[in-house]
Amino acid sequence: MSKTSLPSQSADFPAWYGEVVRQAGLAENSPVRGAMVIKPYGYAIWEAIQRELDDRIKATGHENFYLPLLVPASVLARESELVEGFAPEVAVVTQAGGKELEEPLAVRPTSEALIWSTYARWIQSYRDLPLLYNQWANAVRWELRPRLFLRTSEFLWQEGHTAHETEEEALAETLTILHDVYADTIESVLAIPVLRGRKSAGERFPGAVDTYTLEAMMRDGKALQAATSHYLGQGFPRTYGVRYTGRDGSERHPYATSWGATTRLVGGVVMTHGDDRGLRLPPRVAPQQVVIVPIFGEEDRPAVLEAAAAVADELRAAGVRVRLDDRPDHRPGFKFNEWELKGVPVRVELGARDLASGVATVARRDTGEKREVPLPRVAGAIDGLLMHVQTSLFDAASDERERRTLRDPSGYDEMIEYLREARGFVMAPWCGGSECEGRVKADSTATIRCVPLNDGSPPGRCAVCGQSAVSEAVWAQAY
RNA sequence: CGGGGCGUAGCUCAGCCUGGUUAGAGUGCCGCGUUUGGGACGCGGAGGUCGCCGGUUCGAAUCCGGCCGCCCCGACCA
Repeated sequence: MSKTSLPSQSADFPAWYGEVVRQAGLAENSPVRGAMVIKPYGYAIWEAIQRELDDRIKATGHENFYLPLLVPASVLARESELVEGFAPEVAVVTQAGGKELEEPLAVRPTSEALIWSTYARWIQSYRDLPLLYNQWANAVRWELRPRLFLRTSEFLWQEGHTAHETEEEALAETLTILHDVYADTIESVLAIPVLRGRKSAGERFPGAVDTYTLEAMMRDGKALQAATSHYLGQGFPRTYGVRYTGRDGSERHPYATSWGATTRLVGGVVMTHGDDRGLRLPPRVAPQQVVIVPIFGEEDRPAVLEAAAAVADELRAAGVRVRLDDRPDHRPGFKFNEWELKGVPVRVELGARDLASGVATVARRDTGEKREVPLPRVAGAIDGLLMHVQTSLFDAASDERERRTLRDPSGYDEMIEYLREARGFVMAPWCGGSECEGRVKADSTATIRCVPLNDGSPPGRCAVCGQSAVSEAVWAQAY
């Protein structure tokens, strides 16, 4: 662990991000440009996210399966929109077994092509529907500007691919995933507030009829697409020849969805909650929820360690993920800083001074607040404190997003200036035209992140062209 | 691909402009000792094809040419 301190978020947010990811031990660069080594601490956060998502995916009726990494280039090429959308980012294997392959194999940038060419064999009857499958996998997209977790050339994710009898059912599936799987995990577990909405035509997934998205605001005012759920219509089933016999005996194509969430979410946790001292992990994803730092000299060492171990056992028995940091080669101050960098939500300090008065000193990472708790009540107090930290991180992030959301800007110039400086989100009426979307992008580099769902507000006039608006839209600089 | 910057110890970097003993610092690492309530200290030690290739020169980390790689900003994107 280096002693070097972090750059401040306000001075250089990208530098802060890179340093905190490295110094906290989440990940580092690998020999392959854009591909990262995920270290145990970072992987533990991903595992927590995986567990939570997987539980919800299964609770909503889905099963896991697995399809291979390599896809024959010709299979991928059959879907023209997919090809146009991904062609430049696809890595291709041309050699294997010591010789040139007859047909190049694409490393999947996403699995729709292989999935639907497989589903063609699995779906024969309306009785085979719905097909509700998900896979945990990796994918490769040769991005031009990789960043740890946010955009790596290889990333880990889950991708769900479902087939349905009717459009209504497929649309309902798309929204169930958006709300009950993604938004619930991201808000209640990762404590990241999200806007739920639809993508504009220009931002849609290649081949999708509609793309639903969750958009989160990072601490630098930029938007992060946290997860997406696509209604694919019948495009992929048609392209890959998926036909079945319907209830009336006629030949039909199923309606499709696909949806994914990636290791990017780890970066989202870092950039939503982190501060100048390092990570601030929500308790529900923290690999360690509590760290106990014993403070001892030569004589009181056995007594202090014994008391610390007792507290650790009690917390562990209560289901708390706790670590007793009894390393003899570091002093307490070093440990405080290190665990703050790593974002452990609660720290318990226990020294001779505390023991003498029968207390432990409990410090929360999110606010820095310290208080003394009588030893018999430590476990109970911490249980409540962890829940409190979880909600207060979410509330703080929500407040921050509200504070940085400019609603109904007074004029186009104000809107553009706000967007150009990445001060946050702009929520304003939009006519729905791609010309207006393009003009804002040209003037500010910001894009429409989403058209919010359940937007009951009267549309008013488009903030760009002044024509009558069809909806509100949220604009921002994006990751 | 356009614009900027950088390749010297595990990491961060100084040295280069103005060529010249054995290439330095901080941090990290190993050993011993003293320490331990906000990043301890002392002593000892290990660790380098100075990105690569070529050129200039008596002599190159340093000057010249080419190549490779990386980082940041934009276009692309989960």
